[in-house]
Amino acid sequence: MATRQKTSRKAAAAIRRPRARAINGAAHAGDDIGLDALVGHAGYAVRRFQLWIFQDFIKTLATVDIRPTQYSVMTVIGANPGLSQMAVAKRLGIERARLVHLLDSLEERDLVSRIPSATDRRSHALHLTARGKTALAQFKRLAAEHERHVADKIGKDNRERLLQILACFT
Amino acid sequence: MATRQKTSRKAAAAIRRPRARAINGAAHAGDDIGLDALVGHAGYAVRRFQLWIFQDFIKTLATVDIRPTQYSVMTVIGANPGLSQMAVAKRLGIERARLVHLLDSLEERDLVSRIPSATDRRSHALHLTARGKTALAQFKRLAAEHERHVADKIGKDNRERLLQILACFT
DNA sequence: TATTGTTATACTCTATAACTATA
DNA sequence: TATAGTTATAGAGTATAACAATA
Repeated sequence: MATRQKTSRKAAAAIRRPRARAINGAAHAGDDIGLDALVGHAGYAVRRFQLWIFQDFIKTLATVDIRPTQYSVMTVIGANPGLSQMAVAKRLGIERARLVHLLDSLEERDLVSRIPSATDRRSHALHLTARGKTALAQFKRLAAEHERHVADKIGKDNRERLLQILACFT
Repeated sequence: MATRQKTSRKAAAAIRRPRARAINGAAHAGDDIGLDALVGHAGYAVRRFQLWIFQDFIKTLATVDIRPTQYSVMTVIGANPGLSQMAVAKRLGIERARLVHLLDSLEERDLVSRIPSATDRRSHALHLTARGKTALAQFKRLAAEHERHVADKIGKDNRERLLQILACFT
């Protein structure tokens, strides 16, 4: 029902005007809803694309329970062992406060380990565990499978073009 | 400091091994951090791009205090007056539960109004208020300015290509 | 029974601020 | 004083489930 408890000024006004049908506009069957100015906005298209791509990534890696951000953190640590949390956070554009929780969960799963830095006692050197290295290899195979889904969806050549266009943001 | 209250199994193990420096790996000055497999992932590039584009949108429309989702909702209602909440939610890929709060805030600002549908007493017909129509015109001008920032960032032609490639997601 | 709008909950993510132990 | 890691909080956003009124 359309009942609203904290009835706003506008809704109240509308209730007092039940013969509003005349200005209600067309009924819109379902497919004829135009996007108007949104069609020309890169941000709108990118948002819709990212929703699709993240959902496919999560689904494709559901068996190993790894999400895009966790994958990116493990990949960067794997390729650059010994990085500090600040370095990883800056490189990936993640808040350092958020990285704390991400690493907590990866460490609980014995995929990543924080090793006290011998040169700076404030910081941790991040490493994949032995188990983490093996797991990451599997994650990469699944991520490559996801990437093939992307190519199937937008076309192989378009995927290449997209990567080139957006290379300046990596 | 690297103190952790709920010291995990791994962290505890690391503390017992303070001579870990030998396996700490290179020090990584700051720019030489490789992304490894992430370079080939469309999802990673898209995520970084969307962060940039949303931040620019929010900044460019900060004076009018309108965020991307609010803009998309107003634009669709403006182009299709009388739509139900379900229709807007479906068209934009927003959860209908979330749209409730989005409309609450837009209605409180007298930009949108919920009018009881005369044909289906469960649903609301959504309309821009007079104030909303005027405001949306201004929002569109600012959004176009934001879109020029995008073109400046990735190139005019690349922006066109991007819109073509992602047209299937709108 | 199914749908619309609503409320509520939980979890992810972004953005801050503040605290501590170090540098 | 500045920095690294941590904790906490607030708000956006996603994903659900449940409920009342209505179809």
